[in-house]
Order: sequence, then C-alpha cells, then structure tokens
Amino acid sequence: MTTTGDTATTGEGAAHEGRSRVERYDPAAIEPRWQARWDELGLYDTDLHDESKPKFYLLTMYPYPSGDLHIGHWYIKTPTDAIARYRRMHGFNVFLPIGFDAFGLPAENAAIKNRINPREWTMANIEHERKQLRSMGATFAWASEVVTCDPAFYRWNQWLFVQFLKRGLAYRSVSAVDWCPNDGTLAREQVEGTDRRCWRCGAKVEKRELPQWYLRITDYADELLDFGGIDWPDPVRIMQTNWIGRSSGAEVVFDTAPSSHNAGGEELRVFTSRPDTLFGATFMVLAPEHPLVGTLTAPERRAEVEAYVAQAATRTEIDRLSTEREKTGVAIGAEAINPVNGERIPIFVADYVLGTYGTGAIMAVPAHDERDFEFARRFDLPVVKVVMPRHEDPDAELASAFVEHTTDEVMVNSGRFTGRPAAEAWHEIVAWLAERGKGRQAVTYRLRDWLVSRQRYWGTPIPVIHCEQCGAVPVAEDRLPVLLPETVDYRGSGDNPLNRDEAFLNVACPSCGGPARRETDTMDTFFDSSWYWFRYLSPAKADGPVDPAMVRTWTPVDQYTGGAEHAVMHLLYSRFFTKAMRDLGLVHESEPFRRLFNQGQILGADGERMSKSRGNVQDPDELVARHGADTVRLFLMFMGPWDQGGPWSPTGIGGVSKFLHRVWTIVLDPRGHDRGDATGGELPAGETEADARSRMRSTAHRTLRDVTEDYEQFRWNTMVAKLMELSNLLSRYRGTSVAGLPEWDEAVRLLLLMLAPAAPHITEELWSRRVAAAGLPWASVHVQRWPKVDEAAIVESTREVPIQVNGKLRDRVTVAAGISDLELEQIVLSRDKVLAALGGREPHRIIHAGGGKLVNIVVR
RNA sequence: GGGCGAGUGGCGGAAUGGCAGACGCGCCGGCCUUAGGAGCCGGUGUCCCGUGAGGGACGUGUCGGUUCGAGUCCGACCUCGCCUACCA
Repeated sequence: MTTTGDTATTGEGAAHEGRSRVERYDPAAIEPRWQARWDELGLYDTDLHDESKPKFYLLTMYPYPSGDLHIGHWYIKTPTDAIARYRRMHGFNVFLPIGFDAFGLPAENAAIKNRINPREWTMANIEHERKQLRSMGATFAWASEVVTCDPAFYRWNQWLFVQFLKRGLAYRSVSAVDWCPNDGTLAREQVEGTDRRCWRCGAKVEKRELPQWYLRITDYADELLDFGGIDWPDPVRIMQTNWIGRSSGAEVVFDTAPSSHNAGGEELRVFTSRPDTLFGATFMVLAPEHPLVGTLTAPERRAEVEAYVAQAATRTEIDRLSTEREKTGVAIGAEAINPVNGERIPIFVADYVLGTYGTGAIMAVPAHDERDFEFARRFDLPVVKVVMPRHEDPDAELASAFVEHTTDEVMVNSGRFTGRPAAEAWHEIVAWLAERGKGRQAVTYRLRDWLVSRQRYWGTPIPVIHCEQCGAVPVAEDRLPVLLPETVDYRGSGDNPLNRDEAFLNVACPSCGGPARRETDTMDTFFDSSWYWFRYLSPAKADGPVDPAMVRTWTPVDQYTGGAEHAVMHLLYSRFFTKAMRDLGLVHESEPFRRLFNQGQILGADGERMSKSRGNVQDPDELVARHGADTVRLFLMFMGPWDQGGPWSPTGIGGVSKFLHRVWTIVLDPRGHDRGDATGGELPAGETEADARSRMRSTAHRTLRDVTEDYEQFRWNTMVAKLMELSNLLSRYRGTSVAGLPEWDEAVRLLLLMLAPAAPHITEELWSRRVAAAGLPWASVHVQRWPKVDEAAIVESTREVPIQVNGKLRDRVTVAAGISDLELEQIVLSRDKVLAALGGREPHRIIHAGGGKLVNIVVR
C-alpha cells in the first residue's frame, strides 16, 4: 500500500515488478574491500610517537604458527580487536601488535617428517596465518610485527642471555634429564605412559645427568609473590603463589653415628616446616640422588641400595610423587643422631623424597606427617607422638598422622619442651638448635631455577663457547648473533643436528684464541615470549633489545589477553624477565602487564581440546566464506561469557547472521520498500506516533548506557543481545510513519557506532552510505567518537511496579514516575488482587524496595 | 589427596539480595510465496483448575540457615570441569 514511488536509500534499487529492491547484504563483497581500504589508509598503523592522545597498549598472546589458526584463535583475538576499536573511539592512541612465536618443536618434527627445513615450514605457515588474521578485519599494527625465529629478534635473546650470565642470573649445572637411547634428550611431554617410553621410537626413557643452562628465577621468588599494583584474575595469582610455594621452617643438622664401616660425624642437613616435631623423628630418608648415599651405605647393604637407586632413576618425578603408588625404599645400614635428644635413628633411601626440593633429605616424623606415617607402617618403624590437642592421652595409638594445626596444641614426649604450647615450641626449638650450631630458621621454595637448555635445533642458539682452557665463555656482544645454520642434516631421528655441524661447532675461544666448540643447546621458547612485547615497540632496533624511550612511554601493557593455560609458565617467566631487565637497567617497570584477562577455551564439538590429531578442529576460513567475518566475530562474542569458552557448536550462528541482515535493511531501507513483512506499515496497537518516537529515543540511549558498560567489562554476549533488542525495535517500526524521523535516525546512528568495534565491516559500509546519502565527506566509522548518553532521554513518565504479598508476586500496577511512597501505597492497597491476597489481614509492614522498583506487603 | 571454578528451559545463556529464564538457537502455529533450508508476525519452564477470558501451585544440583524477600549471601553435601600433584 505504501511501497511505490521512492527509490531505495542507496539509489541502487532497481524497479522490480513495481517494487524497488534493496541490494542484499553480501559480506563477501564488502569485507575484503574495506580491509584493503583500511590498509591503504594506514588506519591502524599506530604512531608510537604521537603524544597528543593517551596511550593504550593492548597485547594479545602471539600465536604459534602451526599452519592453521583454528576458531579458538579467533575467540581470543576478535574481542581483543573490539577492545582496540572501542578504545580508539574514546580517543586513545591504541597499540595492538601481533607477531609469531616461531621457534619450537612442531616445526622441527614436521621438518624431520617431511624432510624440509624448519624455517621454510615455519615461514610458509606464518604467511598463511597472516592472511587468516587479516581476514578477521582486525586492527593489528603489522608494521611492528615480531617473528622470533628472525635473527633480528633472537640475537637479543642471546644478548640478554650474556647479560644474565655476567650478572650470575644464568648458570650451568648438571642435572637429570629424560634421555632416550635412540633419540637423545626429550622434553617432559615427549615421554609417554606410566612405563616411560619415548613418543617416537617407544624405547624406555631414562634419567641422565647432563650439564644444563638455568636462569636464577628463584632469586626473585619473594618479589614474584607480590602482586601489588596489578589487576590479575585471582586464579592466576593463586596458581603462581602455589607454584612458588614459599615454605617457612628450619634447617636442622643431624650427624651420622659411628659404625663398623664408618667413622660417623658427617652432617646430614634437612629442611622441615615443623621443627616442633623434632623429638618425633624416628628415622631419616635420603633422596636416591642424595650425594651421601654412596658414602654412608653399609657394605652389606650396597647391592640392594644401588639397585634401588638405579630403578628410581627410571622414574620421573611425577611418577615418583604419585600418591597412588605405595611407598618404597631401603635401609642403608647407617644411623643418624637426633640433635635434640641424642637418639640414634636409622637412615633410609626412598624415592618419595626429592633430590631437588629442600636439602634432598628429611627427618621423618611419622606421627605428624602422612607420608612418613605410611612409610613407617610399611617398614614397621616406631611412631612417637610429640604434638597433640590438650587433654589427650599422650600414649594413645595413632590411627593416622596427626597433622592439624590449631592454637590449642601442646608438646608431649619432647624432653624439656614437654607441656609447652606447640606454636611457641616451634620457635624455641629453632632457637635452641641455633645456639648449638645445629640448625637455623630457613625458607624454602617449591619454585626451581628455570631450565632453559633444549637439546634441539630449532631455537635460539645459546651464545657460549666451550674452551678446554677457559671453560664456558660467552660470545662477545659484537659477535652476536650466533646464527642458526640454515642447512640441516637430520638423520631421521630427533637428535640435534648442530652436534654434527662442524662449521658451526668449531670456533676459536674468545678468551684465549685456542680451539673451542660452540654450545649446541638452544633456548626454551619461553625465553622469547618473556620479553617480546618490549620488542614490539622497536622491532628493527639494531643497537639494543629495547628502545628505552618507547618503553618508558608505552609500558607496562595496559591490557593483556590470552589463555589461562599459561598461568604459571609464560606469565611467571614474563614477570621474572621484567624484574631482571629492570635490574639490568633496560626497563623501568617491575610488572609487565597491568591488567590480565584470561578468556576461556574453545573445545572441539566432542568437548576435547581442538587438535589436528583428534580431527575436531574448526577452520575459521570456512565459516568466514559462508557467513562473513563480521558474523563469525559477532557469533564468537555472543556465544557466552568470554572467560568461559566451551565446546564448539555452530548452532545459532544463523541468528547472528539474521541480526546483521536486519541491521542492513533497517539502515538502507527504513521505508520498507523491500518489506516482505506482515506489519502492514502500522504502528503497534495502542501506540501513537509520539509514543513510538520517545520509545525509540529512550531505548537507543538506554542501550548505549548498558552497552558501554558491557564493553568496559568485556561482557560481549549481553552487549550483542542488547543491540539485537534495539534492532528488533527499529525493525518493528520499519515501514511505519516514524521510520526516517529524527529519533529513528539517531537510533540508527547509535546502533552503528555501538556495533562498529564488534562488526567493523558492515558498520563501515553502512556508515559510508549514510554519509554519502547525506552529502557529507567520508570519514571512517572507526574514527568517530563514542557517543554520549542522554540521561534525560532515558527517563520515562510512567513506570510499572510489581506488587508482592509476603514476597510472592500478586499484581503489578503502572503509576506516574514521580509518585510518592504514600500515594503508591494507597493505590496498591486498593487493588483487587492485592486485597484478595491479603484475605482481610492487616498489612504489618510495607517495603518499598530498590527506590520504588518493587512493593512488598508483609502480613502475619 | 590439595587448590580454583561451575551447576538455571530441549540447547547456548540473562538476571547491583527485589517481576527467574533477557537475547539467540530449536520447536509449534500463521502470513507472504510457484516453492522455502529466505523474509515477516505470534507462541513456547513444569503441573493443575477453567469451554473461555483467565486463575493457581511448583520451579535455578540436594539439604538446612539468614532475610520482608535468595538463582544471588552463609553452612553441609552431591555432580562436573580446570589446575596441581608425596614440596618435608
């Protein structure tokens, strides 16, 4: 009835059987065009020197170039891009860099399998992933890209390593690593099954003592426990705190007792967090790796002990520490003397004691430690109770170890300390030991120094030269980088080809000039990711790792986004590096990331982690081809809370697609030429034109207020829902007399601006057409200012008040907005339904909740 | 074993202690169509009463508590997920 005459807003509507048709929303036509245009204009090349605007450093964890990004990568990066665009609309100079974590095992494995160079494999993948990332329409600052396998980057790994070495923060030490007789050293995750077999050849993996490079992260243990000044999720802070595992206690010295085969008097140091239980120590246990095992073992026990130690070496710590396994161990035929009471107690070797924690030896107090209790039961050793709640029988048998810590415990069977409160005895015993040189207060950490050596080719070569005369000598700074040789001679197994590369290996000692050999270990890739965000600020800088001026202006990172799986690895190492680099005078901050957000993980449709081997990977390219990037972006944001993730299910993506189609028609065809609907161009029943106009305005501004808050809180799913509601309202008015009026126009404008950070292409297209239709010069929607809420528009003249009787909803009533409580009560108490619910009872109390949001009548 | 988090329709999920189930999917009915896997309109927690308009009861893993009022706060338990794993 009203559909003839005008042409469509675009001017492109073609006459079609008496109707003009609006061009359909076709993302495939729009998206690449705008991506190219943004690129051309350099819309997102951040000017790092522009100080006219406040800076915002937005960082998202760089991907490992495995060949294909899956939908999980988009799940991280899409909202991150929306944050960047949102912040820009607030006038920030936003820096959102991207790069590639390009060293690492998968490249090497693929290289071995396909007989190609890891570099070729990696660079081809990077090229592919660049295209994929661009297809998202994300605003990455490509000009600042960092690729870690590029010598321009990794030479600074080497430079930093040399500085660490000079400061004693890097050191070399011999330790046990997993070793396969065919393939050499293995990473922990390459050892499979409880029977410890090599993932590639299936051979039994052993422990082998090898010289390894370490970083002294433990020097920073206490500082790393302090999370002051950073806004990180609790779970990450808790995990790091537990990982560092600070434990306060005492180191106690036990002397060995003289025996037929040993003069005795050797010191056995142990760490205990319970010095108050010292009188209950009834035996000692050494880790199989303990250096004194050999010297202390009695000749008649030697064969058995050596067999046990050898067998323990075939287990990993994880396996050894498994609580499922029954305790094992053997007596070594020697005794130690308890310093507090002079008692002689037997010494065992058992693998439930770790060589790498504390001193590698413990005093065993079975009465007050579950593990010791279990061991004592197994080997029929005495259990002496020394701490107990007041008023308990000190000689009663224990059914299990008593490990409780209450304030009301007393010492028993503890010589001169008997009867003392346990909490006080703790300190008194430490003091007593200290006076006699038999102990001191001590702190131990679970955290160990970071092993950065990898016996692998595809990583940053550790810049050290081994000379028989001078030892391990760092490569001179002006001789860096030590380049990774380009030609790789793999022999079909996982050994490190650097070990056979004579040209690489043979070198003159930097110190004495004599013949020497290069270190062939390469660095853990976490070394790269521990400082890469500093490098983004000056990726090409040739005379230093970081640009101090840029670092000063731009760090710390304002917002970091990425997965929680890095809680205790990457995120802890990064904090350590920042502090270590601060102490080298390279950076000024102590914390790298001011605010951290961990998004959830997208799993495969089967609920398992997405991986090629499981065949449950969702390819984003396919989805983009079918629905367009904006739809995929918006769908990922709409699925649920960002920190939640969940199994991938494309069900429902059609709803998001429908929403964008609807936005398209609202903007381009307000009059409803292409309606195809059944509303007949009529306003909703009972609604006047004035009602509709005010409703559009109030809804638009209320949406703006709420959506702004959602953007701030990263609540994408409700943000999208609210924009859907607004578009549903406008859609209802499309083709009616209010479509195209100023209130309509304002609502459309707000809708586009609010949607722009999340769905950048369609909004840019529609914005440009509106601007053109109005005869105005073009300016990108993405450089517009975020609109301001008009609070006055939100206020309504009436409101609906729910009425409860004793907390149960009974009625609702529409009243004038400014009504007083008293007036409201009168209205409420005259309602039929309310009277019926009261049943003649007198109101005891009337509650006006939430500033008149609800009335509750209480009766007895 | 320890730590953290989560349990709401058929599904994904909403809800500063104040109308549970926003928004979307799916499903049902209708309109428009030569056609519909397009578009549009309406309905959709469960049970009960009523021919009907409508009305009522129940309902956020279980049990208890605090409160005028609890999905939300507190306690205990159950289930699931993630991290961690004999750290002396």
